[in-house]
Amino acid sequence: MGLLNERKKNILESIIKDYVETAEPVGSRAVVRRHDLKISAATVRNEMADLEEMGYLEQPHASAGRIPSEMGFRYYVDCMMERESLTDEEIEILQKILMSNIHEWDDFAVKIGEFIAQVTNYVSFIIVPSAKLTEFKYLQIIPLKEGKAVMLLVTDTGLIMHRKFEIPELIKVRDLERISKVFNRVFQDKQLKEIRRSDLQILRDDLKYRKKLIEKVLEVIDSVCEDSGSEKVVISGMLNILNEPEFKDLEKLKRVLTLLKEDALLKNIIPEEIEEDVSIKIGRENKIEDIKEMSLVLAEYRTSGETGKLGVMGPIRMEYWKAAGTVESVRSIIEDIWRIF
Amino acid sequence: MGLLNERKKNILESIIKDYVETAEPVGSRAVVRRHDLKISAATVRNEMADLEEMGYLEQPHASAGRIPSEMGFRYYVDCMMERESLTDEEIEILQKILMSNIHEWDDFAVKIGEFIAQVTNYVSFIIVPSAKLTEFKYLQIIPLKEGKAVMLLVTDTGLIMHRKFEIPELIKVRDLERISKVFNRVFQDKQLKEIRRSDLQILRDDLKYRKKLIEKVLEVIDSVCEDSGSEKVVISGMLNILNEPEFKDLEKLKRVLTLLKEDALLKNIIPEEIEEDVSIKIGRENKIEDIKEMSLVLAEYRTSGETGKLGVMGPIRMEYWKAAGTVESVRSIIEDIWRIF
DNA sequence: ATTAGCACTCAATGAAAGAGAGTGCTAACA
DNA sequence: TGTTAGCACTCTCTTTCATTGAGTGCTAAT
Repeated sequence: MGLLNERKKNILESIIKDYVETAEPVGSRAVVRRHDLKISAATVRNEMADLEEMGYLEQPHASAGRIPSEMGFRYYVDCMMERESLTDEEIEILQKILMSNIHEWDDFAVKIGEFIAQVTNYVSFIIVPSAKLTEFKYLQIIPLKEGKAVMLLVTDTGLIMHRKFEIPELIKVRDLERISKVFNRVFQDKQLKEIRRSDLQILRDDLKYRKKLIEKVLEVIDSVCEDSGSEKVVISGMLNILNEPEFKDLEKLKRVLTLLKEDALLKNIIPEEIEEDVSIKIGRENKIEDIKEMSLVLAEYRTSGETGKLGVMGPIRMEYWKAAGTVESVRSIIEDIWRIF
Repeated sequence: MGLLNERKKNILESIIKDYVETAEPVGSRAVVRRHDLKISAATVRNEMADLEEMGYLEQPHASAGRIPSEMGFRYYVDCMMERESLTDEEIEILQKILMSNIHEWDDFAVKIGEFIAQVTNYVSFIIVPSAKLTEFKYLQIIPLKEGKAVMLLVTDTGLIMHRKFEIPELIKVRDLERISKVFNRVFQDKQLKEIRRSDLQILRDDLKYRKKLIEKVLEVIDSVCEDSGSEKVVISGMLNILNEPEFKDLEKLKRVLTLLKEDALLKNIIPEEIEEDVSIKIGRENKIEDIKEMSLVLAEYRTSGETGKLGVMGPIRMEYWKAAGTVESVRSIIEDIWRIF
């Protein structure tokens, strides 16, 4: 891995830091000045020519400075980079956010996403896993007026699903209560996804006389489970990419923003598998055509059985050190919160 | 009102239509060609000079065509415009959307907002009113594991609020049931906002032995009401403004998008009062500095007691006829849906 | 191996010229 | 008196061309 000698590494790093900051090609003079090495610009030029031949740098045109290639960034990320964690101030900001009035897990995701977007200045996203595997805890059917009722379904983790539906026949409150009771007795502490498979005979026997209503209730359970069964994607800081000079081109901007707006499309761009603790995808390493000019920094978090993802998206010219450090820190924070929650 | 003679009106309309379509100043030749009147370009030029003097047109520079002034648009909107309702295809699209699996009122708002954005190509927003005034219907406290419980609160309209909270002491399931029962008996069919004011004596007498728990429950009711008590704003089609040539300027774009991103800011731009059935605010008629280059088309909808708003935001060079027609149609559709819902 | 020096390259900048669209005015016409 | 054709004039937009300057690659000296 460490194919490059110390000097080449220094030069590569210097160019990367400069380029990330300014978005301009970096010349040999700039390298010596910034890094004040005791070597001359001419020497740097020679090394830069080498680095270009090796593929780590490239030249927009003959008389410009160099910019790091994707391969150059890759080398830096793999062999040289140190992650830069959250600063104390940032942690303090986060603390405040977490202390505020948040009651739903989803709201946490939103807040944390905003936090990531704020500290990195990139687009953040958090995938909240589906809640398929929790246990059935409680069911209640509550009559409203005008032949309508609402069905509540509570799982042991405190997830609450509900749905309004029409009561198919004239039914007394006592009946609804009775049905609720039976459901509760039969399904108490069962896995939710087992419910439909499990033997419905008991119900049939017990409630034969209200067959239609039971069908309806099962249908509603079905639909409610389906809804909560899909993972959610939370995006924040989409407008941050407006600040990146590479998006002065309106067409490019539109392409990327459109991609981010469509949940369906968005899920595609996030790779299924995350190899390392923090996985970095640079430019064309991404499979989707429209983000071949962007980079992703992602991690996976685990919450009692389910796994979700979080990460940021920015230009290839990205502060990978900050992004990776932030994503890593927040990952563990999410896992902590989940434990308490 | 009808200050302008027929010919001037025709010319004004022609210029508006052309300018809205092309975003370019309109010349005298273009007017005759498009509108094929039997008058010559020179005549039109004279009329245009008049219209400019009257303030209905303006000239970006001496040798360019004319563009309608805000006053010109205002005149057109007030005295000449006919609203253009949804087409049959559009209504069909909407039908499909409304038939799909939607269970929550909020989801409807989102879908309808997307629809408006789609047919107008502007930014749409819908303000969903708070649900303060509904009646308490049902309360249930459901124990989960580890000293936690979830409180459910159902209103007669089927609105369901819930909150997880920690049970302050070791409490048996029976106790929770008992407390729920008492709450239900006492508050059945009361206005939600009366609950805290109403005489809590009954509770105290009945449940003296669980004072701490009751305090907690009241606190949760409080917090849950507060949450649902604020109106929500749903925005769609934000990216549509990327297509408007007036936003080729990145800075302007950023200002407006930022405004739209911040819910808090967004509420400010929507005027409190809506004078007519469909109210149109053109450019500087808007109070907020940042949208002085935009126009709003708004309406109010009524749903059993509460009123919400909906509308679109576009450039001053806007298809007011389409926007107004759409907003008007959708307003009545919303009111219909609400009735069924 | 490193460095100074220098010719060369190429994008970016800005001035100048030309094209094109549209106006305003004048004079003729109905 | 209202309308129209004609024409000079204005102003932007585009193209062209020269200039500038940053930065390189190469060569020769250290």
